[in-house]
Amino acid sequence: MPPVRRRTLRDIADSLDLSVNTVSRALAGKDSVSEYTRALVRAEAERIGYVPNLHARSLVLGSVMMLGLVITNPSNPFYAQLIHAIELRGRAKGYSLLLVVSDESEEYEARAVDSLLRSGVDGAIVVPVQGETNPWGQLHRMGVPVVFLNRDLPGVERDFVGTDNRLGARQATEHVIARGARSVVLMEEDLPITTVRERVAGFTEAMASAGLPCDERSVVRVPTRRDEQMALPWHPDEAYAVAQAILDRPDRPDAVVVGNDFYALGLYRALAERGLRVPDDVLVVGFGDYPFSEFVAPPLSTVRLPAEEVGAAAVDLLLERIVGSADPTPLKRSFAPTLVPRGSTERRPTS
Amino acid sequence: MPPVRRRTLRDIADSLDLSVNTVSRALAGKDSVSEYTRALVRAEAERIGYVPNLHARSLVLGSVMMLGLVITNPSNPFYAQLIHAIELRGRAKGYSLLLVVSDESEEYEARAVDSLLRSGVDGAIVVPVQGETNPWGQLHRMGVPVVFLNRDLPGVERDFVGTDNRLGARQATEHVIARGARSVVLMEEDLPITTVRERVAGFTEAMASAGLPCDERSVVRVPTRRDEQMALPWHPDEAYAVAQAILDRPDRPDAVVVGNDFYALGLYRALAERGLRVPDDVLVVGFGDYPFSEFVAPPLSTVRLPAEEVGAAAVDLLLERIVGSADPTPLKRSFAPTLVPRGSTERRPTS
DNA sequence: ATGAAAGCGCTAACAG
DNA sequence: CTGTTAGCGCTTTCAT
Repeated sequence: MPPVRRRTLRDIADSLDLSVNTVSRALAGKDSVSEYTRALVRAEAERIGYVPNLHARSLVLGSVMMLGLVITNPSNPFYAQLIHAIELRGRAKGYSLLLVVSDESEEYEARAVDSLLRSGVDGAIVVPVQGETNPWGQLHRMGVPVVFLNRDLPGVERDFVGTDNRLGARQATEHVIARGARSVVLMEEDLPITTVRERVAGFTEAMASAGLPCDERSVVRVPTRRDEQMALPWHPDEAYAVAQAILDRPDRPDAVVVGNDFYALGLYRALAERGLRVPDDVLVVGFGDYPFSEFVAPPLSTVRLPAEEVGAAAVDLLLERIVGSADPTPLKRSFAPTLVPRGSTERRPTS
Repeated sequence: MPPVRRRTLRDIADSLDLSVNTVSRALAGKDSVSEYTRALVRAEAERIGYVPNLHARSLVLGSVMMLGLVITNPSNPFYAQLIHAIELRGRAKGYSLLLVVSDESEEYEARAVDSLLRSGVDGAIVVPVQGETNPWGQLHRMGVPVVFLNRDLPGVERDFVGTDNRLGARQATEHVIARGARSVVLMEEDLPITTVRERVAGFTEAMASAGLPCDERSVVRVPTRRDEQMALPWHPDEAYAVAQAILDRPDRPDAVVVGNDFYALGLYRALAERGLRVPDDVLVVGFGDYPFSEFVAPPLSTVRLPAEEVGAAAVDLLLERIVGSADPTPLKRSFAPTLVPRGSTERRPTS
């Protein structure tokens, strides 16, 4: 059975003996079409299974009703949630989603720009790789609004929607300090990205406020493999190795804050191997509240990220830019995360 | 600074005093253009930052170089991996990805069809919701090839690429039996989908082959919340509740196979609360090999799914259909998963 | 080797 | 209210 040729306005017009134009207007819901004709057209369109051709429309209207979403890695649970939230909100507003994965690679990122440009998306939501280059200015210059997601590009005046990582890290750090920690270490990704920088700042602040020592040994970096097509953004393995080093220090910390929940898994293992107990010997706080975090043993206290809000806000802001009515001053929105205290920082009854 | 108007072939043609046509051919790499002219055109295109308009091209060519990907939930780690693999392979072949999230909802799924049709994707890779309706036949009828991903639609003659769930479940079950289990329970999703059915079949087979009893109490269903926009596909909470019931049976099983690794988390908790140890008292095998599975305590034995292969194969098959040269007989490809034995089924040295 | 003309499907502007 | 004309940017005949 040969595929049914795609129907066009022409088909409807012919069989109803109308002009293409009238059919177009009838379907578009414009007035200046008699209700009778409109009904006729609608019925016929329905009958033959007419589906409008977006490309033809976009050619004349200049809008495709399509947003670009550029993500570094969909296997990052937070990004998975963001994809979900953004697709949902975009669709609710009538927009489709063109997804591009940059894999933390600047090369792919540059191609992504090209890809978005060709397909003429109306706007783009982008988690920038934050390498040496910033290819996103080009998109913007071509009249395609760009909203940065989660990671901001410092010194770049552009719209941004993300999480207040600084606040999150501060909350986490203050939490363990309130639980009696005196020697706290922060385990962070070694990517040169704003999220990390902010968390380090938040950590440092909290330590300073509490009058606790905080030097270069207080922040340790877990090597992140960039430019490798890794299924997982950060591997607990790497965190495990780093955790071992920390725990074997003569001045072993009594609390560890980690930059993402995956790291906590590696840390847990290193702790278990040394017979160290959580939270009795070492308090642990994660970042991200990934789906598994509540169910590890002990349940991981962590900072929950407002994925729904961030995703929806990014879409909303982008759409405002697309409509173009609003003040063009770049907007920076950070949503507050929430500390979720669980067993890994729970004060046990001293029985 | 007003956005730069998008450049067209016309722009290049004008400034070089050529016809649009020649410019088109020069850029398209056709012969019948002098090398000199071609170089000139290329340089000018580069200079003014020309980017081809995909919509215009698609209008005449009928191809957009775009694939649709319809996923039920990106927060499912397996689907996240598939998105990654598919985007990668698609891009390598020059295709962009239009992502639609169906959220396990038949309504959204129906709209997805419409969305894909409008945007005129060249083909679609689809995880079907498998409800009462099958809207995908329509796409196919309109000449848009569809490849089902992960879940097959029984009785529907269409291309399919996925995992051999039956084999996976058999491997998992045989594994615990080989480790001495005599009373095995399978915890499964309660969705009426082929993946679940296959796993139940594999489980049943393995039990039968070993001469072990397998009745309706051997397979328990974990309620799945459909039609709710849940960040997580299956919540360990639900599994936890079900696990409690199983473990409190007078004839408590000595091994549990779960349909996905998230369930194992809930099961672990129920076990821990009862003072039951893994693997000593109960063996546990998961399904999916999610990123956390290696790092829970004890490390979870699980069935690793070949996401890269499945994703790539789905793209390849779809592209074959798009080119349309191949035999149109529906192809069903299932890739073998791999059992990854870990601590949760490890025979401890009897010291 | 290059140009002119036609048309992909649709919408906007202008007539009637 | 409806039809005609024109054009979005590109590619494919068909000429030259």
